[in-house]
Amino acid sequence: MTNYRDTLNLPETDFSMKAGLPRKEPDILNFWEKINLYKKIRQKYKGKELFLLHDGPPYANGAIHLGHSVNKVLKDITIKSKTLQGLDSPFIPGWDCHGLPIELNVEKKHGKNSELVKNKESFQKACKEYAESQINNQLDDFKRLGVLGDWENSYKSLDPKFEADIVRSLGIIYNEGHLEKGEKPVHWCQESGSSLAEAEVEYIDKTSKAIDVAFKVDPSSLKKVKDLFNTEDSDEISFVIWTTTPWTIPSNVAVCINPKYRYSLIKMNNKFYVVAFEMIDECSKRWKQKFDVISTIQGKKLSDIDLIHPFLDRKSVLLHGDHVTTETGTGCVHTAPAHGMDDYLICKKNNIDTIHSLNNKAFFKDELDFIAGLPAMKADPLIVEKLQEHSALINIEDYHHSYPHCWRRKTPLIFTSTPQWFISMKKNNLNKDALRHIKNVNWEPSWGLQRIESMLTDRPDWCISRQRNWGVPITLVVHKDTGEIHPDQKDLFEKFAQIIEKEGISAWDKLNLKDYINDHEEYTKTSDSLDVWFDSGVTHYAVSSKRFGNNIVADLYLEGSDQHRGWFQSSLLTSIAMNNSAPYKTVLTHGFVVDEQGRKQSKSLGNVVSPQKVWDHLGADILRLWVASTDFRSEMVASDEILKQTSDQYRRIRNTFRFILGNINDFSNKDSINFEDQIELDKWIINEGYKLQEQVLNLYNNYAYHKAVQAIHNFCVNELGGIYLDIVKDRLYTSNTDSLARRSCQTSLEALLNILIRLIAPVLSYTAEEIWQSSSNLNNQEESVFLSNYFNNENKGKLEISSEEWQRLFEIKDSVNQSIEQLRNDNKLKGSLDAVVSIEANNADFSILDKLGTELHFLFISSEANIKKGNSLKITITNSEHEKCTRCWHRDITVGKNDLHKEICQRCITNISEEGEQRSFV
RNA sequence: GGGCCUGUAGCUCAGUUUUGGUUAGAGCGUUCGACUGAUAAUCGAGAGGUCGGAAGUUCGAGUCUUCCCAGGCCCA
Repeated sequence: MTNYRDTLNLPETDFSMKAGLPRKEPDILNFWEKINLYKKIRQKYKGKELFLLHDGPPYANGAIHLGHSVNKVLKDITIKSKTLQGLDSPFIPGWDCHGLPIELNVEKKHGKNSELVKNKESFQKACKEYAESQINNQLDDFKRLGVLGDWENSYKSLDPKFEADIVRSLGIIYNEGHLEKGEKPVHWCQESGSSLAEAEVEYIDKTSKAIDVAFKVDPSSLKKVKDLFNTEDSDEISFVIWTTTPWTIPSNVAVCINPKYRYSLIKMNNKFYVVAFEMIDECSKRWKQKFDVISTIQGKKLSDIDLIHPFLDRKSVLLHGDHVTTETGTGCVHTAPAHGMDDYLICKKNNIDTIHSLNNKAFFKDELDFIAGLPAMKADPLIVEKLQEHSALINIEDYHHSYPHCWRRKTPLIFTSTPQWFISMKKNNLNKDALRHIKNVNWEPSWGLQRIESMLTDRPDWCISRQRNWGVPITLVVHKDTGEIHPDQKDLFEKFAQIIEKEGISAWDKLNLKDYINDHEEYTKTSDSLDVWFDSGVTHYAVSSKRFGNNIVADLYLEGSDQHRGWFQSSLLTSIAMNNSAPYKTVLTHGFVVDEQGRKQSKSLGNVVSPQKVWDHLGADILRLWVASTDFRSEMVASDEILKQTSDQYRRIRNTFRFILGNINDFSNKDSINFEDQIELDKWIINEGYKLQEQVLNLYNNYAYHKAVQAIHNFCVNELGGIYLDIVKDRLYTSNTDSLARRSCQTSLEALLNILIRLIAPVLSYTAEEIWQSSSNLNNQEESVFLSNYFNNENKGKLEISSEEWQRLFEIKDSVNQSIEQLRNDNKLKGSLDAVVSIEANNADFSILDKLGTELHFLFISSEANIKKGNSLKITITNSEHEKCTRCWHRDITVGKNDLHKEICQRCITNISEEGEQRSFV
């Protein structure tokens, strides 16, 4: 008895079923670094069409989280799919390195009052070292994700060259006439003595003292008010305001009413007050008082009226403002231009000067003796006392509201006016230009336009001043008395940039103006540093333009949807201010990572998925596959269960490759069969493969990565697993090793391998490289899969059986399967190879089925199949009466007929001892 | 509180705009079965959805309108 198993061509490969990604990936990463893959790609694509994805810099602080991973992986998939399509797609990763969070960490590390922290130069040096250490940590993690980029030449906003370019950018913006000195109320953190950017403000619930305060009508206006309200018996009338910030009362200069509302004169405890008619009930409730309404008039009639400050010898003007609402309060709004944006704007409009009760560190000035030297909020109780003394306090109560806090210290902020430098939205039409330019940008998803539009429309001037130490200095030289900018400022920017480029930002503090200007004694250097959003905002200049040519417009910016307010806007505004063009052609945004309940990931909820853990336990490719298979345009759900599901999806793809590799290990170019000579089914699958490629590349180019992954996976499952690979096993295993039947199939398998590996490479980068290196059919082409390109379909030869006909055949195969299943359920049949399939078919179906001739049963993986004409499709399954061939497992009449080979069928005998069977279709 | 967005099988996603139209699809998982020559794999079959909720427009709504609920981003 011969062991016929040895005569089969069974699959064999070193490519393991078990992935072992956490162990293998670091080696593959080393390989990429060893061969200097990024550089080789750059050399290969030099001069090709450029696709520039400009990296938005993460902040150089803390370990990377899942959100970072999502962002960088999406960028990497984009870059790699473009590269494989033959475009020159460089990727220069970057970091945002200045700013308060780093300062705070360094303060914490060395002690707030340490010599190191107190000395600006040593502090800056420590901040730089800290930021660099953070970058190194993040860099290793980004690389571990499999992100390919120019890590050796990444950009960092702390590089002196970069810092100098920031100064140059500010110079250009100054030259273009967008810079403006101003004084506006800003969020101010009293503890750090610094103003905060919007992005650094966090809203937290707080309990404040809400007070109702009476502002008496000035005697000069009393008669007018009495006449308007048509009353005689009131010798004193007060307007009542409501505020949650008692400490701002000393800075009050006005009270605003809305001219559209009606206002009522009310009598309470024999005193007369004015509040909005609509607020009467609410006031009565809040004050727990009953009162009479004397009369009600339209707000617009109340004009040219002066009030008196409750305890200071100062007038407070009654103003009209549309910003006054009747949501809370009294309909009369306390107005202190030093401490509110609306207040500031309305006073500016009415030419009312700002009163500063606070000094430049936000402590009360000496002139208010009862609160002198107190930090703003500490004065609240004393002011309340003062109001009581002057009988101006009507009510006080606790008020719970969401209130701005410092994002780092979690302490309540105040809103206070300080001298600041601004990039003006109006002065040189920056806002208008921006609104015009965004219409020519492609926003993905399309609602991005609407979003940035609404943000730009109502945005105030951009305050770029920070009173900080770790940041790029605003290198302005101003007159000591007048505050005017030095006439040579335009040239000075470049001179200062040069010294900063050489010595870093501390050069600004050290340099002596006498080396730069003759009239140095009259001038001084400003001490503010730049908002860090400015740093990252000008990367289009400091990175893209410097490396890829002046005024280059990036093809793509790809960040989280929060950046509509942040980097998309800071980049846009600076780019328009400097170049009069948007810095990007397309802006693509992704959502945030949430848990299975759709809630944001947070430490307190305990639902945080750590990317480090994922690549340590499952592999970076699983993380990448999760990113790719999730629709990133809305929230992205991550959890252990979902990652497990992703692993299953991965295994299917991996095993498909394993099967292909195992079946082509004895196949090389010389064995390849010309398309026209191939078996029909093999032609079909090659065409399907190229259809898939076309579809997937389209999806890649539309940033629909989840659809691309789904298409690839479905192809592995349906076309390959369910149809082609299952059918073709018979031919691969049992036919003659070097027969056309087998080589034709291997030709198709190799083509599929070449197609599929390139399609998955942007997503499953590590696995693709592992496959590439483990197959001589692949690695003899290029050193790495990422140095290869997508193939074009050149196999458009003649087909005996069209794609549509195959589709019909597979439908019939499905019906056959169902029929076989019925017999199986009745225990009448075990496997499909025990079956004889008899089909009655209409003319159309018959003619298709008939094309396959004697090979029809291979389609059904049955031992026999016969057809006859009928009216409709009718399938009958019967048991084969023949013996089972121990070699090919088909039941056939010829088994046992040959004396030399009693256990096998004639087909197998032909295949092992003669030239082999002939196949044409299946 | 405001602007923008999301909500379809247990899970990941199609389908929703231009065009409202027969029993709402796929893959994973699950159940049952087969194979033991892709074997911690593979093949076959089945179950699983009042399309977040309510009301409305319409002969007809996952798809259009309004309101509500849950969640996300940004802002106040």
